[in-house]
Amino acid sequence: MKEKVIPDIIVARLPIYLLALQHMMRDGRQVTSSQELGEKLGISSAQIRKDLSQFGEFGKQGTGYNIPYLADEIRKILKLDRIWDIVLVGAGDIGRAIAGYQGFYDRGFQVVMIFDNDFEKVGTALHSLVVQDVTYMGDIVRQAGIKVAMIAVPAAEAQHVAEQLVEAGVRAILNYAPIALHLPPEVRVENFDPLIHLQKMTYYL
Amino acid sequence: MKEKVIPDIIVARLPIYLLALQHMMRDGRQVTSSQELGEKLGISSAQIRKDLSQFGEFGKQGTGYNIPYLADEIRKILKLDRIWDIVLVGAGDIGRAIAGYQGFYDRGFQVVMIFDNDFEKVGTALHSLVVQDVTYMGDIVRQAGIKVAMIAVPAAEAQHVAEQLVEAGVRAILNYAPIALHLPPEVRVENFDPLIHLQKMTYYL
DNA sequence: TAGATTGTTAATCGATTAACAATC
DNA sequence: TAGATTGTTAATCGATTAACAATC
Repeated sequence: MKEKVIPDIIVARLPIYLLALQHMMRDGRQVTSSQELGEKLGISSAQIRKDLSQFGEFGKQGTGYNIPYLADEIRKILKLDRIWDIVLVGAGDIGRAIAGYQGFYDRGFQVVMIFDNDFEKVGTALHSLVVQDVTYMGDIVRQAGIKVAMIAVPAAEAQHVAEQLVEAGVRAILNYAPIALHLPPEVRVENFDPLIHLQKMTYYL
Repeated sequence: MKEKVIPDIIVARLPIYLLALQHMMRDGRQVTSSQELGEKLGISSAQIRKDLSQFGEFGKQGTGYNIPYLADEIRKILKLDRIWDIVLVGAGDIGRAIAGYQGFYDRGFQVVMIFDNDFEKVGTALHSLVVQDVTYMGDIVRQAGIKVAMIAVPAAEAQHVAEQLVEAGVRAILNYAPIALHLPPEVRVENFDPLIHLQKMTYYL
């Protein structure tokens, strides 16, 4: 039995749909349509229906989609029907902001450990977590079975840190360092660099 | 005379090329090829050549591309041959991290003012800038002629803040709030939400 | 000259949209 | 029933890749 391969670009839109559905839920809404969702997101209704149809039939003709139900289904598809533990590497400005960010848990994640290589920072508290020595990161991460990491270290150190994480069993990395990581293809990497986004907007100014 | 319209997706790759070229420059490299660049970035050499050819002829057969020259040309294309002033709205954890980030200037930007609506924060210093009252934001931003903004306020306030910025002349917004903004089409918006990226990786775990 | 690599064309591949039968 | 909206097919549109003549 062959699992149908879903294009990356479709998977990448699901979190956006989910976020919009969650906003609607907070507004007390019960049902929506592909058209309404599309207007909110600047995506055609046909595309939304086609994307969702890759994973099943979640709507009802004439009515649309039940919002809490569709949100639940998308969470299941994305494996967000659980809380993923995250290891954060880097306790500088960015690391501190990440550690203090309150929005993870509601959307399926929690930062459970922080590492740094700076002796000044190791042992200090960062928003309820104690910064640990990166020397011992590999064993601790493997032991904890953590699969998701965020890297917030200087560009020069990011590749090395990423390799250690992969070696320790991490399979998804959100990389804040402005550098392209080279990792085995089974490891997912997303680059998260504000400058890249700013730089692509100035073209149009 | 009609300007050729360049697809968004090509413009979006230029900052990535530029970043790789800057890394090569720091390593003292003088020339590269579309193939080498492609390997570093996980992009086909044909695509890199085709992308660049939209804007001119920057390479030399048999040799490749002169790195500092190509970097300069890409900077010109993206209008990064100057420093863009940025207004930052929101002085919470994220705003503080942004204000403290050292990497803007080298890549064409600088945060020149910060606003918040919290009386406790207004008047306090944040990495060499004083937090100003958001009440007066419109006039100050318009006066300064600022075209680029970063929004790091709670989701519920982001739309309102964005509208004020647009009204004040801002034409490019990097939005850290997890919500889709609705703005006139001439305003560029990039959403910058770590959860969206994390959520699209868990599908593959 | 021989080898390397560009810029570009044509072919392929994949994603988006339009349209509509099915049906709630 | 009449109106609305889904899921899906076929058509369109756009992006990527392969290949190669030009040329450094």
